[in-house]
Amino acid sequence: MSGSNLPRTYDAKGAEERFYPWWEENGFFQGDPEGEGEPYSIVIPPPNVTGSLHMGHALNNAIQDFLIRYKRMDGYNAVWIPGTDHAGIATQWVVERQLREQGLDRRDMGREAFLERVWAWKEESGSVITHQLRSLGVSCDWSRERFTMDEGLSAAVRHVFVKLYESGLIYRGTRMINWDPVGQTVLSDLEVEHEENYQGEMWSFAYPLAEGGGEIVVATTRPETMLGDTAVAVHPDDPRYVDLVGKMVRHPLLDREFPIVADAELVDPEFGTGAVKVTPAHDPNDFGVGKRHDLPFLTVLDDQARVNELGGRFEGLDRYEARTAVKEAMAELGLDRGTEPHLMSVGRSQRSGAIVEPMISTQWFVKMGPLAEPAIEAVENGETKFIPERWENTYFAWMRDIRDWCISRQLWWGHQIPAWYCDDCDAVTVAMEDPTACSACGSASIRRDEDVLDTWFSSALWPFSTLGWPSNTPELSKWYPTAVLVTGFDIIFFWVARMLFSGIHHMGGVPFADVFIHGLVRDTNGEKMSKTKGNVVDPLKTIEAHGCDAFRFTLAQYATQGRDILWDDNRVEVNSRFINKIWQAFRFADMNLEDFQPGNDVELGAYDRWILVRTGEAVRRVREAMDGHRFNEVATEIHAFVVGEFCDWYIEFSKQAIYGDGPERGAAQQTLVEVLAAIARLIHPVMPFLSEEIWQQLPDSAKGGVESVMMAPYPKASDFPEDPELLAAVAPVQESIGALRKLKADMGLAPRLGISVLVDGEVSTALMAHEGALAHLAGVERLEPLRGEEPANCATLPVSGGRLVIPLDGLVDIDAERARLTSEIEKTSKDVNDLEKRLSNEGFVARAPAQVVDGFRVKLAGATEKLDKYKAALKEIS
RNA sequence: AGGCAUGUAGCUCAGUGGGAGAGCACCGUCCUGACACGGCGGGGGUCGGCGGUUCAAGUCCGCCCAUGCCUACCA
Repeated sequence: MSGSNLPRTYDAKGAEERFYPWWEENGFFQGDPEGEGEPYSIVIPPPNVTGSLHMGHALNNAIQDFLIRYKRMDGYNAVWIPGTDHAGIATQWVVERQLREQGLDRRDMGREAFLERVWAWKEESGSVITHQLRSLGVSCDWSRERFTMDEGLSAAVRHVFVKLYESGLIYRGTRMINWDPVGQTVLSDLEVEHEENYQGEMWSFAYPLAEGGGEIVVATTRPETMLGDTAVAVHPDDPRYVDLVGKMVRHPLLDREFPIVADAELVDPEFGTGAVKVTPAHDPNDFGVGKRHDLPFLTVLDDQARVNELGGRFEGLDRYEARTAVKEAMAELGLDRGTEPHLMSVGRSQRSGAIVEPMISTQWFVKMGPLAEPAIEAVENGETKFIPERWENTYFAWMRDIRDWCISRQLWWGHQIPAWYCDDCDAVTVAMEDPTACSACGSASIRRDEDVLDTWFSSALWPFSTLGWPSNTPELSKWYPTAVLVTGFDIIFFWVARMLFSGIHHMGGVPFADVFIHGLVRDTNGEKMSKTKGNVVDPLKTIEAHGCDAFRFTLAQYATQGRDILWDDNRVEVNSRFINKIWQAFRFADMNLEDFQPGNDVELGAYDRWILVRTGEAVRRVREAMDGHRFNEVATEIHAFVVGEFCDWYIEFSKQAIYGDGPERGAAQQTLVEVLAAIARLIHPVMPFLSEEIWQQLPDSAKGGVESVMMAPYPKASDFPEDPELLAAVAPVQESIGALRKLKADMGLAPRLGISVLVDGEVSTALMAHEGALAHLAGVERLEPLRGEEPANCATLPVSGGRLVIPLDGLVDIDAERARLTSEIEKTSKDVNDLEKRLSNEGFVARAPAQVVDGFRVKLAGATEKLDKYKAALKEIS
């Protein structure tokens, strides 16, 4: 009589394969800058073009998809711009490694051939990650996909460089920089990772005084740098060294002499001997000393950190070989004053892992002061808000103490710096179009700067370069500024801060209203996932095994604001069962709809109206959570509503009507369809595929002619009725069913055992009206009002506004009921005592809000009534 | 050294001054016409510690302990 053609278990993979291409081909992801609605735009944090999808991407992009799908359904003019990053160092590194495996070196190939090779690799692997992203179900507008090195974005980069150069915000300067001797490029401060508790050594040695007859002992963690020493510094007030200041020491390994200087800034007289060796060209502090005392800056290491010609007989040694050799040589001279183990911190290249060498070098810099200031103000005055807010402190701390940004890199893959040097007059020409002559002297003998820009230089422009800037496009005027940037805390400095000052400077306003910062995905033990540790969870494998929606729902559950995630893949499997449960609920409706006649003006039953009221409440809670970006709460509310209200109660209630053939059947059908249509839309941002599958199978009447759920309006609480009285009327039914089920469990009775129930008290009338539900859900075979004396051997269940009396003859020993009542009395007494104690507190009654006090009085009344009923029942059977 | 965060059930975590919650795990029970990938019922907590504010503190304040992260030029 009823049936369904739907599969018995939900086919997640089938839905994914059918709907994603359908959505994309029909242009459902595409934004229209000329279209209706308030703008809501997001730009994707562009993944490395040759990278592959990991859990961090999955979390990041799932969150963006939750938001964009929600807003799109809610009537906004929504667009999500995808794209990829050329990832300068990372990509060049990968290709160089490929070359090395073939015995090739990029220097032998030359720049042009090498770049061809990188482009080929980009073409080969560049679509991998964007296709992996599609497996996540993300609704990016792929027709607007961009790449940081495509024509338009390269033009934006060049435009910015020229503009900043002309206004003096980009300059070329000679500074102490971080040098990666393995990658052989300069790095910004951010690309240096500090490793604490590195086990090093503190080596002390003596510099002999040039005049003879004395020495001064200094200590260092880097013996090889003594080859570049050009001073010894002491504190000006240190009595031990007052007489030595101004005297010369002799370099025992090189034919040089240099002075002892007094420097209060560098030297702490309490530390060590109070005398410090000074290497102005290989230490950031000593660099300052060199400037202050006008010392020579002797660079003694080459770009591979090998000792150069200034190192005398140590020339050609690598810095660590030189370290040993210098110590040995000094020991032979009797100048070694001992070595002690020393814990220190070292800076390593983020990419190569090499210990970074401080070097003096001429590089390009962005002058940060004037750019940082308005970017700080914008966050201070709330134009851009961080969520959670505490990240603003991190942002402020860095921005207020910011140093100029070194933007040149000695790489080939990237945006080549548009600067030309003149052989004849040394002038620099920076121009939008490639120049043929020096802008100063007109000489045709000009050479282009070989270096490229830091990858983050182009990323900084992403929120407007992807919208067509510097052209004045419709996209730019509609979608800039973007609504929200979703990213991890690890790139607040690298990227978020730089987008902020870039947007403000070039566009005249912040690039995004909100910055949503999520945590890191770690393994079950809280360890960072890494290939070397072998604890990486592959999101694609998880999706393959359990389905995209289960995976996304799990991400939503985990996405508590600001906390790292300890990923347990098992949860995805658990959630796939929840997905299937929603499917089963839909199947229940579907297999009972063959005679459904939509549009009939059926009168809804109490349970129908009840679930509609409940649905409205759930919609309100889900919306609130979504608006607050509390995705874990979104997941919780969806689960609580679908399982706890719709499945556990409404579907069970509705069976009485559905299995009959009266008009209530039509009303239940109508309600099932309506609620399922709401559920499909409600869950869509998190579970796009299941929701579409349900939507496609629902009767047309429920869909308002909308062909895809992703284009349907997100449910509003106001679509549903409010009815507190109805909720109050159904509550005792649920309470009674619960109490009867528990009684059976406590007494060891079979759950489906038919029982008789006598109802007593003011609630009787209400319960008598729900006889069917009590029969169906609690096995009540006979329900009637208690008249006169209650029979002997009964169990008593207090419920709000009355009690249920269940004759136990032939069911269970009366002792069991006596024990049960005694236990309940004990519990309830404690409850009553606690409440009485609270209410007898005069301060509480006098000072707490009346509403709160009344609330507790009602609870006390209820508990007391319950206690009295238990006591009376016990007395009755004793 | 400074800063930020975290500490709640066996595990992972919600919790917005008003009687401590969820999922998983655990125990008991039921294959009832959506779902055993399930239903029903249950046990389990000194909310890291000490003090303070308040009628009332997991929640606000202070100190301490533990853990994690970020920033920093300590020879």
